[in-house]
Amino acid sequence: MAGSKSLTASLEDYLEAIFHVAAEKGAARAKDISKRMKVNSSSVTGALRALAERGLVNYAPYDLVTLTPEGMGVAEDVIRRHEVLRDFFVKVLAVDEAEGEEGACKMEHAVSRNILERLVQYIDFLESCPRAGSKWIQGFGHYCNVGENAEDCERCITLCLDELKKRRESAEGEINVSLIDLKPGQKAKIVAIKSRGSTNKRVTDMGVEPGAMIEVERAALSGDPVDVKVKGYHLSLRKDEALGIIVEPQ
Amino acid sequence: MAGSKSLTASLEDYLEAIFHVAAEKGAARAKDISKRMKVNSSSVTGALRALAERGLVNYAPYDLVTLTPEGMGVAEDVIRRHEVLRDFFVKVLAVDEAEGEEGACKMEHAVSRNILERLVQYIDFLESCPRAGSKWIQGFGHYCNVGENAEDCERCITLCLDELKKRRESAEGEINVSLIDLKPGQKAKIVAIKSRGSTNKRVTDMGVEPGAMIEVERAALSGDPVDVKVKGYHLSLRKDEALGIIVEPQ
DNA sequence: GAATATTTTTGGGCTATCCTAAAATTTTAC
DNA sequence: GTAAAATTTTAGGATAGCCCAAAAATATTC
Repeated sequence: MAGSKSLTASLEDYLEAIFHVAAEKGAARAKDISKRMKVNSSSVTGALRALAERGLVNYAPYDLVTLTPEGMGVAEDVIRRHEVLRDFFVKVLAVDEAEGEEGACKMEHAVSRNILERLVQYIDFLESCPRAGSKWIQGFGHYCNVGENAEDCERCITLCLDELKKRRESAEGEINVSLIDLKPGQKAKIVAIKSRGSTNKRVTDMGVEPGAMIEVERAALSGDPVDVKVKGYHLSLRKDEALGIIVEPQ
Repeated sequence: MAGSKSLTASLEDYLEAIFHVAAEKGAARAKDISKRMKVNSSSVTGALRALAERGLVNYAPYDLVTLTPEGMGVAEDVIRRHEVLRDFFVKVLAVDEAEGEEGACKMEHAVSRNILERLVQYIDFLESCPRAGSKWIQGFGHYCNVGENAEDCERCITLCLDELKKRRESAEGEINVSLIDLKPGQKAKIVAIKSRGSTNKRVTDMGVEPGAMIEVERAALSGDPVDVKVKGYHLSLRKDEALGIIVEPQ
């Protein structure tokens, strides 16, 4: 079988590099890959052969490299692991960008499915639980540098309570909106999905379901497509799909 | 140089195994190591030679294996990485023991110094910040399984505020005590270290300093020695050292 | 103390990764 | 349209890690 052998860490790195090079330059040449990965180009040839054997890349000598649909799937999976780890390091552990990136590179090959899913859930929980929230996360950054809690604990918790009340009040006023009304960078909690049949299935298959956090990354002026991130996955939604997703902005 | 070459992941595993086998059985034979690691004993021979070359184990053919002081240091470092990761997975991410153990095994070789320190700080912060605390952490476990926050958010925060008040009141009553008064399993925040000169230095060198969280693991009836965990390190303190460490029980 | 059992080492093989250097091919420049 | 430059591939060598089978060393048993 073509795809039966499991991937080594280095082959995953190659796949990731091919994805990124192809995304940037349109097509991947061996030289770009070797430059990006800082290896000799003969190593790239060897890796490409191994990936082609597994059915993950289209490769012919002296030709450009592309990912097969299977290879694209695996690459996306590796990249998701990378991004989830990096987000966790940077957003939660308050590690700086470069360090987070580097750490994610090394750990993406070692993290298990279950732990990754838990990390995603943890980040979502942190962002949606009023007792934590972004203010509290920032507090950890301060704690790291100074070794003491940022401000008076009582005041901190009181503020937290106030914010909850505010949130409650606006919730009573039914401010649930469609995903299409969010601006890039905004986060929200999915409340319901109002769409029929196949669209509904397509959307929920990708992890978009009530309770999950969703973040808008980019949106065309026309509102089609909308790029979002849910559970660490990047998705591109059509306007009609986005319209049916009812959210509660955070 | 003996110790100049860096260690591969598998050599770290061998070092870890040697440490544990030696701790359990008093001495490490090649067979015990191969059994524990589920590898062929000829692989063990090869690994032992590599470790001896780096000055990390005392090894002579057909003889028992012991760690050199250097090797002991490296083994303890690897084990700390393992334990910090496992604690994080189990305590914070609410992953079950087995999964946490397995995940730590794989990731201990990939985690960087800085990220590890941040994880330690994060766990400490979680345990010492009133806005988080153990109740809140349990809340995440519930969120994972049910997808919804455990209880009414307002009530949760109010309880949190109450607990803080209680903590404040008892703090006014000056309940700071010596480390020696804690029972095994208890956690506390270090408030001050009252000891002179060399003892003070020995203790602070090991990471025991005001602001850090400390946990008592075991204590002899006589109170000497006291085994504690600080910043992911296991330490054994003499009675006079423990006496001088003033803590605030959590 | 000799025969047997166990443990450890040696020797040979396999895979994966990387490198350098040389050959093959494609691209570019005139 | 061909020669030079750049790129890619092949070939050969190195290291690391793992395995197995068989030999060597050590322990155990009678």
